[in-house]
Amino acid sequence: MPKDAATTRDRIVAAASKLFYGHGIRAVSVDDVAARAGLTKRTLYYHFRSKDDLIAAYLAARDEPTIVIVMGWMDAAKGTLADKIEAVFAQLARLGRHPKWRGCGFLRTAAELVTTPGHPALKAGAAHKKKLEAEFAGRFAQAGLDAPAMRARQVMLLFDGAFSAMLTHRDASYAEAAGQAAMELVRDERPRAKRRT
Amino acid sequence: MPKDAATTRDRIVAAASKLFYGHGIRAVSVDDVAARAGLTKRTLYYHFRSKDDLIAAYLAARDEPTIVIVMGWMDAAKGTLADKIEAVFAQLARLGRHPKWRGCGFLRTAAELVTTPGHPALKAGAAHKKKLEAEFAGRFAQAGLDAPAMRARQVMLLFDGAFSAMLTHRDASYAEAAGQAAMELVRDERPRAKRRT
DNA sequence: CAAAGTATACTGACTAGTGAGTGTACGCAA
DNA sequence: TTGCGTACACTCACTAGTCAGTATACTTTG
Repeated sequence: MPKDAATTRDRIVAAASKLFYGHGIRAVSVDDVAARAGLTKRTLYYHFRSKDDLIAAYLAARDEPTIVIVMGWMDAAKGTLADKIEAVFAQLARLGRHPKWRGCGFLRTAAELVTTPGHPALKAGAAHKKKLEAEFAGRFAQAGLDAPAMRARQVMLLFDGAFSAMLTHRDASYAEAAGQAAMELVRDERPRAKRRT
Repeated sequence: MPKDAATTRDRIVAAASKLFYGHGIRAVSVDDVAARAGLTKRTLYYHFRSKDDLIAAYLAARDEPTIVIVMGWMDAAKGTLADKIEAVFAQLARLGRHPKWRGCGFLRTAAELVTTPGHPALKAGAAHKKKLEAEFAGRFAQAGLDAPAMRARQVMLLFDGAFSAMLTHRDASYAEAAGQAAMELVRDERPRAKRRT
């Protein structure tokens, strides 16, 4: 493997990431990506078979880092499980206030590509969300929360709902409202809750 | 006003609705819409100034009917407030299982058009979600629920989260999970809840 | 009441530009 | 001297929007 191959490929993915996330998949042309990466389209096509491949690579590159960030928020927060969950949503709100924030790249890509069911980028997006849910579930179980899998799913629903609402209203306080709801669901002292992990 | 003007315009909007919802805004050309409406592109441009106008008309036409449907689900359901909310999410799940279901048109349009901040379609989408939230809040208040506005917002977050998760995973059971969470938030017997409507 | 004028609703053919993807040639390292 | 990585120049399909003109129906006027 030539030493610069990975570098060039990575430079292309980085350029694609910036542009796809910032402007949307369909709004960005392969020429745009190549130009931003500082090379010609032909070179890009040497490293990627098609635009679809590039889209998949864009999401694949986002998967792990995103999970590390979100779980980092949670693990860094002090206090009870509810406090930690509130912190996650508070951080999400902080992100949402950044001028360059454009929602969740996975969700937006899913919205753009609904009509191409088998698309690898869609699979990558679904896998990513499942992984995040599993990370929550693991931590909930460890904390001894009742029905950790169910709670993790509900928190994920609020998480994605917060993304959608922040994007729709351009108002980060929705993430905080979602955080309050998530805290209550995770508090584990509600009358209906049954024991058993 | 000539008697057929409204009919043709409506036919165009109906065609746009089918195509924009089914395939996405950018994936559908003005020619596609015209062809499906059974007229030429030039005629379409006689009725709409631009594609952006057409997109806005598509969402405007979806606003009221959608609200009527969702609130119809709620009002038709028997039982407590929690039962009614559960019914809403159950109906959403039912919708999500339909093969032609492609998520929430408002959310998907918002995702596609993030980069054009002033777009009328985005305003229409935000207004629609706010209206739906207000309808929930009104019913929650009438039922005597604590903090109805906050609960309505949380239910909306779960609603949008359900849309996103169903789209991502192509699994309608996420709506049911969201419904369970919404029920708990609306049950009004949790220890932390303070009185006052 | 008939002729002329005017607004409405529509069309086929076009422009100017952009899209993804390719054929081929050139430089350079092993 | 082979083959990897890169570039220029190209194809062909498609896209939003426009030009110039037509058919029909309603309104005005002599």
